[in-house]
Amino acid sequence: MAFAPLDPVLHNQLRLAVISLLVAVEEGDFNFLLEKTGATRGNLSVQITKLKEAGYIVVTKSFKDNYPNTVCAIAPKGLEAFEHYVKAIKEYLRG
Amino acid sequence: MAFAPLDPVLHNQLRLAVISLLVAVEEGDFNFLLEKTGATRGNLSVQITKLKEAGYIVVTKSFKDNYPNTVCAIAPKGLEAFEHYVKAIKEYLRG
DNA sequence: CCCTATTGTTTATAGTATAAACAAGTCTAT
DNA sequence: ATAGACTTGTTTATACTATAAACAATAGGG
Repeated sequence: MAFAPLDPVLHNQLRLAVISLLVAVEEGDFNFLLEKTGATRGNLSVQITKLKEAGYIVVTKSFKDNYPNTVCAIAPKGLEAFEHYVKAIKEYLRG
Repeated sequence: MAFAPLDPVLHNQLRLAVISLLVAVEEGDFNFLLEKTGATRGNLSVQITKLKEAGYIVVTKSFKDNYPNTVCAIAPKGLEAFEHYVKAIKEYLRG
């Protein structure tokens, strides 16, 4: 096969955007990700859960100014997966 | 929004692989794509149809050595879409 | 002829993506 | 203190998608 398989967890627009952001900033809360990605809250919530279940991010729930606050941080496994994904998809982009 | 939307036609592993190949070689037949992508025939058939319906490739059916032969070629719209996809996803890959 | 191989298509099903509906609590004004 | 609007996120309903198994149609070999 001429193409490496693409990690199905990362081969999704919103999840890839979230990981991309977290790789850059180390950690960001729900509203940060919401604004940067332009997603709906529902979709973002689902995809954060999937990334957490995959062990790609660490999610910490607390309160900030009395409101719930969900902070996401990249996990080592997530960084590794991202780097692998970047390598893999670049094979597809040469054309 | 910090991320450009990704063309849903191309944001699929097999379709992206097919377009990537066709951009490189101009045209290739069903078995060529089958071998290079490692896909099943059923899946390849479906995705070729979708790429054709999107106007991204041109499909020419004929016979070769008495067997049916399906040749796929990149269409201008497909090349354009591919180039746009490459630009768009690169935003996601910086991290 | 019958059996296997070739080349593809159709279809059944499981999985995925997404937004709408919901939930739980907070603030503000009266 | 209560109504009503806002904040933050979750659950769920549904439409969409991806994939392989089943199917079809013809060709070649013994």
